Amino acid sequence: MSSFKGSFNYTVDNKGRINIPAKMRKNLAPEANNSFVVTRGFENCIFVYPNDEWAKREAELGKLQQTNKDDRLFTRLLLQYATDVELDGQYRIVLPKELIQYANIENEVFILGAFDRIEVWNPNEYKKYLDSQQEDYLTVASKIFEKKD
Amino acid sequence: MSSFKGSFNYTVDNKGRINIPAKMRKNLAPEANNSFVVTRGFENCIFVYPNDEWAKREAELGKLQQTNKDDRLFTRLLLQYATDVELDGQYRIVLPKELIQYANIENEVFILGAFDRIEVWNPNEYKKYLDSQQEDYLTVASKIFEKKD
DNA sequence: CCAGTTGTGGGTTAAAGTGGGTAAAAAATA
DNA sequence: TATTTTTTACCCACTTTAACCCACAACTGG
Repeated sequence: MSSFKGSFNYTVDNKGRINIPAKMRKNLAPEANNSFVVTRGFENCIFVYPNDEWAKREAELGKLQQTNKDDRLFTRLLLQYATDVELDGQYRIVLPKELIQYANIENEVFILGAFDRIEVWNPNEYKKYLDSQQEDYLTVASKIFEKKD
Repeated sequence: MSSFKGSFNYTVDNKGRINIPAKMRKNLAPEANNSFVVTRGFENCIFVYPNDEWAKREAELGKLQQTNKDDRLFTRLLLQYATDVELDGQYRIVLPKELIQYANIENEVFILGAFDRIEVWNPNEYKKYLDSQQEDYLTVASKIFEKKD
């Protein structure tokens, strides 16, 4: 199973390519096969799922009933922004233009390892996001790790 | 098994042809044999099933009770507009005129990968469809991306 | 200090997307 | 049935885009 951590400031070239940090490549499951699915994330960032992790999400879709109106909507919304990408010879992926636009990305990106996915942010958007949250790391951490019996 | 994702804005030429996006062609099962069945979709769009997936739909129809009134109607509606089409040398298919009319398609189409099928929409009709729904991407995505243990 | 890796840039070429012509096939008409 | 008209299949051609390759400086680890 792939699992990512850490954060990196990288560049996007004029072809929309970003390098996948070496430290993250080392955490790629072999089943991912150097392939990813990129899609819209929450809060103006791009989600990058290695293939093995995306397959789990897609399995959920397979359970849906396509004769059901809501299930069709579900399928459409989720898949509309999803795109297959592969590492090139230099371990880069190409970010689709619509997603670059959605995430408001220009020349630089903030790449964040978020457990089963990689997130790609405009560095400023990430700062703004943090600022917009009232709580700081300690407060959040104590909530999450609070003992429940 | 064929499986489609992503969305694309393409053109329809005056012969009613549309290109099947390269990214979707790559997800075509070899059993599909570059052949499709196009038919009326739900919500003013055209459904394009690769042959292997259409076979499954037909199998489902076979299970219906043809002595049941609703089942007969459903069978007829689905089959009435169903047409075999094949990729030409430039990887295009011809959309039947009745379906183009049904989906209200003119010069441009919005092509959507929807798991087991490809959907062809008038771009504006798709926008209208999304607007008419209560749920948005974030709501749906949070359900699918949710951890299940 | 050196060798291999990492991050970045860019050029070339094949593929992708689009448009249209022509001849065979099908349909319509006489 | 013969002839005309329409439709459809199959080429060919052009423009743009993206895949693939090569290159190189900076960095890292032994």
